[in-house]
Amino acid sequence: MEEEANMELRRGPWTVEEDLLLMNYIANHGEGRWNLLAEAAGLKRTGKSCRLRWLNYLRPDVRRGNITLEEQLKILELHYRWGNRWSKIAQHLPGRTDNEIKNYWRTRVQKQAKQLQCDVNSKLFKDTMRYIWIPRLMERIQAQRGGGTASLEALPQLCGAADDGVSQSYTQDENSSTAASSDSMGTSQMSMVSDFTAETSSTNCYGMKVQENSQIGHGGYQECLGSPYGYADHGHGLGSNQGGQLEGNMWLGSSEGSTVWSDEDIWLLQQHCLSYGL
DNA sequence: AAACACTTCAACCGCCGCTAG
DNA sequence: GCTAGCGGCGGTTGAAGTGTT
Repeated sequence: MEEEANMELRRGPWTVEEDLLLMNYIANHGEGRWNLLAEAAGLKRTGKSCRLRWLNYLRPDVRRGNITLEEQLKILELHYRWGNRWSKIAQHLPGRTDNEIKNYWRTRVQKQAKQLQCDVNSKLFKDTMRYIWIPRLMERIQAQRGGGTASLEALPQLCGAADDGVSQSYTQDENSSTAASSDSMGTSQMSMVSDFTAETSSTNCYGMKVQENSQIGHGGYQECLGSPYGYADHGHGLGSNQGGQLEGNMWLGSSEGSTVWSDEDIWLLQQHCLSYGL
């Protein structure tokens, strides 16, 4: 009997009709009670599937498009503090879903760790993020804004927060009643980041109002995803590396041939790797 | 133009914690 | 106190899209 019911359940990609059914139902009755909702809306989907579709895709305030530099910075910082607690991290990135952040981390950040041949949770990688990636991101953000000094001035604080404050702020956060209220260390220190992100409103694929990134200084963020410099390195960067350690590393070079890492940067990273015996 | 490799991300799965009965 | 049902979460998968040879 149960099997029979499962046989009827649809799986896989959602159709436009299903999306409309779900949106209309939620517009009229609200969310929650997902199993009942699925049935009442006439959807041959599990409640879980409906919830996921709504939260990750159809929700009006879901923000689509590329992760901005500011968001990347925030993700790095929050992941440093909380680890793979995607939903918690997502709470600090309005309009972004845990799924999206998780995907970003897996496809972009973990890839970098792999190329450095270190574990994404290792000290090496965390230090690399902290001392190299995050500062570079901040420089890029500053550059995008066309100068200004606020972010760079705040850098030591940010790095400090990613270190000494970790356990303390985490504990405070855990004990607070809501995630949003946690941020004696969190959003207060990160506010300089979130302040940069302007938002405009638009409509989603079905004409519902949604939020949309308004890239500061725009400039086609597509090309800079996943890298503090935003260049896809096709074998340039640090040059050939038999070990494959840094070859093709998106952080390290430009597809246009101009290496954005200074010799000093490269030396620092190499020394860092050497100190870990890599 | 075609085949292959790689990347992205929507969706599913399984586990866990909470809660109502 | 026990249990079933549900929602939420993190991990994983695979189809589709994109890039490269």
